[in-house]
Amino acid sequence: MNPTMAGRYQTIAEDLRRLIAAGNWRAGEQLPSEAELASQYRASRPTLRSALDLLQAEGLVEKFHGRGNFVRRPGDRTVYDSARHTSDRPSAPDSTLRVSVEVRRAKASAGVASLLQVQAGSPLTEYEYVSSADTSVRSVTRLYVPHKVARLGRPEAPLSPWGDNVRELLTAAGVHVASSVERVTSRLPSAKERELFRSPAPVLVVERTSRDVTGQVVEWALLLLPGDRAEVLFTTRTHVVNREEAG
Amino acid sequence: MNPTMAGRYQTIAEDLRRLIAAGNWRAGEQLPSEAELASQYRASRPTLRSALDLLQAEGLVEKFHGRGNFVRRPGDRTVYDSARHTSDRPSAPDSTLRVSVEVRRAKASAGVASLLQVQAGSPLTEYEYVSSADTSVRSVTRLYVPHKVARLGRPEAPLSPWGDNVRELLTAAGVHVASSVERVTSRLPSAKERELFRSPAPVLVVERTSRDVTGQVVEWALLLLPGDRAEVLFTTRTHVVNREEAG
DNA sequence: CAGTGGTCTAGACCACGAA
DNA sequence: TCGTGGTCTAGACCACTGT
Repeated sequence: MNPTMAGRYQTIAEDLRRLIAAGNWRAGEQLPSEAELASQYRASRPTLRSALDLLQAEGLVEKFHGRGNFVRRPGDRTVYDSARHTSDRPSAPDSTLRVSVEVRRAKASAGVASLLQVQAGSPLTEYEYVSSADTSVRSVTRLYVPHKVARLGRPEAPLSPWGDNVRELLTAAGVHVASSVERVTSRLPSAKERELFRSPAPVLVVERTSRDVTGQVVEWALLLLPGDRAEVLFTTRTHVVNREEAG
Repeated sequence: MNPTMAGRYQTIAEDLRRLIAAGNWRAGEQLPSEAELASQYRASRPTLRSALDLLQAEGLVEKFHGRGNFVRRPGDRTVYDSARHTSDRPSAPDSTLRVSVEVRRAKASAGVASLLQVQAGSPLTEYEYVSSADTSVRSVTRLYVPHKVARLGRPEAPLSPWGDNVRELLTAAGVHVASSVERVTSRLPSAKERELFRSPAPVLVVERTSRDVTGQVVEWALLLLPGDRAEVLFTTRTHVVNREEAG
């Protein structure tokens, strides 16, 4: 009845959490091997591994096949601040992130076509931004602009991880974004994403659809962020229009 | 090297996914017991359980201790639409959700106090909204309003799961929200939350801080949503101020 | 009570990484 | 090559559910 009633592996996880917090191992340092820890706790290796699974999911421990388990560096969070896209000052680039971009000409697949509200097979430009810090990827942004809207080129450095550069290119091409809808969801990472982010933590997914004043979709972007290393910020300013309602 | 190279449990998971998609079991129907399935796949029970863990995390299967594994009903997503809070029309209540609220007078703990920018121990009103659909909880909203800002009472039905009613009470008390910052993160559920949401899927966390024109925090809210059953929407209208820049 | 999932064991073999 | 984590087995006992 009480969900805090712990199994063996949860007890071990708690103890390891305590030891890590107490500084028994420093950030980046290697833990004893699983066999060693299992023996210390007089538990079987599968049981001990269940405990480590919890710590790994919490972002406390990072596992490397063939090398060992390591205490993770706390590491700052990557922040996706939606307000920056709507303000006129370009986002101050986060200099701790290394950002790369790939540009491809492609034809709209059925899925992307329906999101962009163009016909399947229509030509478009696809951008893929990847940002990294330390040894792990911190964000992946896939961004699509139909040729019907504009034929854009390659963005210039410095690159924002979120595709701000494409916004600038759009503006330069005379295309103005009037509204954006951002949809945020969360799910467990696929095998590829687990490897990319080096973590089994949940993935934050942001889907951004931007339209011009006519309602035409001018950009669709998919952002993938590692949930234990990222956060998403939205700022809403309530429309206060000088009401005469002081009580 | 190829992350799609599958272990035994992943292969089994794929097969079960296929069988479920093909309709071998209907929504809500019970799967064969784990022992039975393990025997069918000539795998050990731990291996088979690893496969079921994947399906459960994906929201395809729901487990009940002592009863069995069941195919989950697809079920609609709960949508938290931030725009509704800033527009003047109150949100159309989602009639499929049952919403309850608890109201407590309390004193600010250290954590809440710093978020509300009041002194620890200050009096405040705490609201806890819980919304449910089917047999599972769909959202938990904890909301705090310092007495320094207003002493509010109990909201009236119909209740919104997101605390819109408290906004209305604030407005009625002459307190106007000028801006809100919403911070979205994701993490694995605690044991309590796993039980509440009946799912090990990630939890979407929304922290909302609302201020009046003077910058004073008038409301702080914490929203917890089951990641496999919820999504968060933000709409941004870009400030277009009649520029003279037509090319 | 019988049947179910939840946990644990003690060992085995494989895949990967570094020397 | 050797030490590491990744996976798997066959069986055991416990906790929960419904009869």
